[in-house]
Amino acid sequence: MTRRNDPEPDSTRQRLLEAAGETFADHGFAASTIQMISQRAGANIASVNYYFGSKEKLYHEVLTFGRRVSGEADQPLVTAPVGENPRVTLRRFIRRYLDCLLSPDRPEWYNKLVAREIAEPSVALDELIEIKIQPIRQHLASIVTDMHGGHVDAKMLQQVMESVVGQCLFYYRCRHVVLRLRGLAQYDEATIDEIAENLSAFSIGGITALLQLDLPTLRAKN
Amino acid sequence: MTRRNDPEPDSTRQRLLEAAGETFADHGFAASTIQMISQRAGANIASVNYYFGSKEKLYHEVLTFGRRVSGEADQPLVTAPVGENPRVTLRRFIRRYLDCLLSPDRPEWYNKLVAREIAEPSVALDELIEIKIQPIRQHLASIVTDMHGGHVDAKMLQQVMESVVGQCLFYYRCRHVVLRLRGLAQYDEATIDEIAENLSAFSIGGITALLQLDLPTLRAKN
DNA sequence: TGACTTTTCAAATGAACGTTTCAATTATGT
DNA sequence: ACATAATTGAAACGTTCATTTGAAAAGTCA
Repeated sequence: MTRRNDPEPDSTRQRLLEAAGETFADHGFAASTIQMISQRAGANIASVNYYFGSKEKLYHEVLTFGRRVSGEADQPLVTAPVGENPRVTLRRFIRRYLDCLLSPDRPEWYNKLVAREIAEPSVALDELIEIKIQPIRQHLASIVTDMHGGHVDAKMLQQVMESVVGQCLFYYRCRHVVLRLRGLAQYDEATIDEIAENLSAFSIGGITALLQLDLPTLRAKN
Repeated sequence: MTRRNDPEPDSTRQRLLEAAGETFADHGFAASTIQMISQRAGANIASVNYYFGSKEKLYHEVLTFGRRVSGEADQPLVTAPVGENPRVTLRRFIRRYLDCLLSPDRPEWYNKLVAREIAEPSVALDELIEIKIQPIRQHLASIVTDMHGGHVDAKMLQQVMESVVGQCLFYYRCRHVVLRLRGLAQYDEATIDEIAENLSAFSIGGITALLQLDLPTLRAKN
């Protein structure tokens, strides 16, 4: 209780949270052992249960910890200068999101953990959606609405979110295949740039096509 | 050895392969227990090791078995009438691929297993790429080449494959989030239809945009 | 039917892991 | 310095799981 409000930067508890975040992000909950985590944190194997009570409770704390830490870091992901060209905003969002997921040097374990949870939810999914997906959906929605210059059907917005996020996540979740096919050992800045560029072009084209589809089709139906 | 060349349809060995395929597809290798598999197959817990030697060897046999069985089933996925409008071909490919991945009634465990392997490879990745990814890549490549009416840069083709497959896989891998956001308990035919429709429109728009980007940009650089 | 092989079954084995325990050590407050 | 609380450490415990074992049952062939 004392430590909770007094987060000394290098306490065992803190090191465990960091180590657990990275380990869970890399291997998932089940495949991560307490031994791996405590070893990575330079702590005793019993420390996890001493500080958190159980592996599962540690996982929960890691999620809230990551959310808190990444909460501020996420702001640039979903913010844009007012009046900016929505295509540029989309491009930047994609670039930043890919960066979070693919950059090998930055220890972005929280986004990776969320990507894992989205694929195979193990804890409160609704909360995670609220925290991580909805902001992205809102952001993309405003971009699309901007591009269209008016109200856009909600299903269209949902589709755009799914397509854009789906593409981005693919490069993370399926990175081994992508890297193999591209003949790379790991992502480098140039490759991420190139992917972001192409993915943006593809998505802008896709959104444009959807918006064109939107009006005549729906009007005709009603 | 005798049984290998003589695949009696309802032998214990065969039931184990089926049950293991479904179980591995549903829960992944590590989370699937031999107990679950043998129970599902209506066999004794020792039968896996009797017939296959180990859980890992069973997994390998399941992959080859699934490849063989699905090999024929995959033909329609990557074939099209000659001279067909490439947009129609793309649309059908997407519809069929989504069907394999999302349809709740059809027991399409092999595609799901491959989707799992692509995300988190546990065995020979190259072979899997050769078997499942390359055909799709070839198919999409010929569609794009058709749409463009001539040779298309290889990186462009790679990008298209990644975007299209990425989107499709998203609806499978992240189905819990998608279903939650769409307020559904599980995918139904109408929803799969709608997704396929939108995803096709989005992808055709994306491909068109990429192709427009292709020529001027690359010409300018060289 | 009777020897022989193949298959099934329940129980045993051993390894990996989360968790508990308790003594040793370190920090804290007086 | 002392007492008390917090933390660390190593070993032990209980569970889950893959795998092994050996005996029972079923099948095969003369």
